[in-house]
Amino acid sequence: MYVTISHGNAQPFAPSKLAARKTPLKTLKKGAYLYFEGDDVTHLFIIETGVVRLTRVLEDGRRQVIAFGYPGDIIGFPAQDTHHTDCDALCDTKLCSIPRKVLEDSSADPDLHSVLIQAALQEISAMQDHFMMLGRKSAPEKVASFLTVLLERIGDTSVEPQVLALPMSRSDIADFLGLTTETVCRCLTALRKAEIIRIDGISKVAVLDQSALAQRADGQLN
Amino acid sequence: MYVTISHGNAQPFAPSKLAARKTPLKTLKKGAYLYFEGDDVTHLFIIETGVVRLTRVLEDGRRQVIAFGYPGDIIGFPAQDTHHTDCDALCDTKLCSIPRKVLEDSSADPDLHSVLIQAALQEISAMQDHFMMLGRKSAPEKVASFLTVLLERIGDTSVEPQVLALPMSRSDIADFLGLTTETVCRCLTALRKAEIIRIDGISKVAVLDQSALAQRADGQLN
DNA sequence: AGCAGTTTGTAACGATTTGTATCGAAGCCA
DNA sequence: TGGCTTCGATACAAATCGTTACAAACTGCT
Repeated sequence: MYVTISHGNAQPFAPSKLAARKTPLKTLKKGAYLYFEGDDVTHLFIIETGVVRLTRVLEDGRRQVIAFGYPGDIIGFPAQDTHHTDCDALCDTKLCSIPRKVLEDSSADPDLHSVLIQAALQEISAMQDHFMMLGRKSAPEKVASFLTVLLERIGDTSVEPQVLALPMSRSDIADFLGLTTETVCRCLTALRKAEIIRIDGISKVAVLDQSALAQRADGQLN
Repeated sequence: MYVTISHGNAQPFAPSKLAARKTPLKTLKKGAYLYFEGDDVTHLFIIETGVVRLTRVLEDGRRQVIAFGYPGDIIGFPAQDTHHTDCDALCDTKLCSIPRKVLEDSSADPDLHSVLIQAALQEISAMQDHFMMLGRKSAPEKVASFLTVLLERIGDTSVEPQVLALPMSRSDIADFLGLTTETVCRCLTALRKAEIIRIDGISKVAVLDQSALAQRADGQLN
């Protein structure tokens, strides 16, 4: 749900649990839109595989990436009857559809209903974290935080060093963090020169020193 | 609910509706804390009168005001078992307590349950708006947005010019918008010199030109 | 493989925002 | 009332971040 990547809400919605409900599976090609701002909300979606991007745009073109949706995340929570963000896929993505009424009427499917509620609450909490990031952290801290959060969320702890795939562009990261692409680049370069990360091609980052990264995320250094 | 002032969720929870349920009423003196970060979440609260402040603090002291809670707002939504913000009163405040289980178990009080869900969803939507503000708006735009939103939320349309009470300090506003107190002062002064607002003492602002204010909030003017 | 278009990286410059210092006004307590 | 403390306003210096410009790398296409 307009999930900031900060705290995915993956745990409670194991794919198996949903599969057991035979929820219809939907496929989204890279670059395809799931919905636009203003579209009616008929379904919520659970990401099964892939990554989506939730964005909002100002009249003058300024853009804010609200969240990246990773597997397990629930997106499309309605406040009124229409979506308030655009949603498109950063890579090929599969998702389950859940009729909206499950969220608002608990009688149909109480278990799924409470799972959705819990996801919405998680979402609120994650967004609060993101407030602190947007409002009070410096550019280097934001970039370090971003990588840290991504690592917690999708890092593969079985390999060393941990390698992160970055399916989003630099400008997506910039619009997520409230920076420009150049600043994102500079901060990544600084982390590379400090030998905290290694940049493996354009969409892959290896985290060499996880604790140093975490320190910079909280401003304990520099 | 950690309500950004952007879109209060007042409408659905008319005080009368709650009064009819004989929810216990709680009183909070100015400056008193309702809860702290880390406290167990046992209840949600609906603001009846007054204004509260939800804050979060970094180890090094940097502070982010997550939201101001105005009458009709619901605060205290739990993500895990503990609160993730501090909450204190900016002026004497009255609020209704709602046991937490009403949110998570729909069987006890289905109507109130769905009201809470709706509030949580509104909250998510309001926070998304705030993302755009924190991430992409300039300091003058932020201050103009703040006043505009406050005007929509609590403005008294029956009088002209509209007078806003500001129960929060300049540094509260700064920490809400991701600015410093100095910048907030400077932006307010600029609005005053442009004769868009009049500053009536320290905690009262008269909005002289609402449409000019709205324009500056969206960056259509300086 | 080669070309064109897009995205990313780097650097220099400049604007906005912040920090520091100072002063004044308002609230508080004896 | 007087002195103390807190908060807000203003000015100037400093730093961060954004803008511009251009080169390099990558992608998709033929």
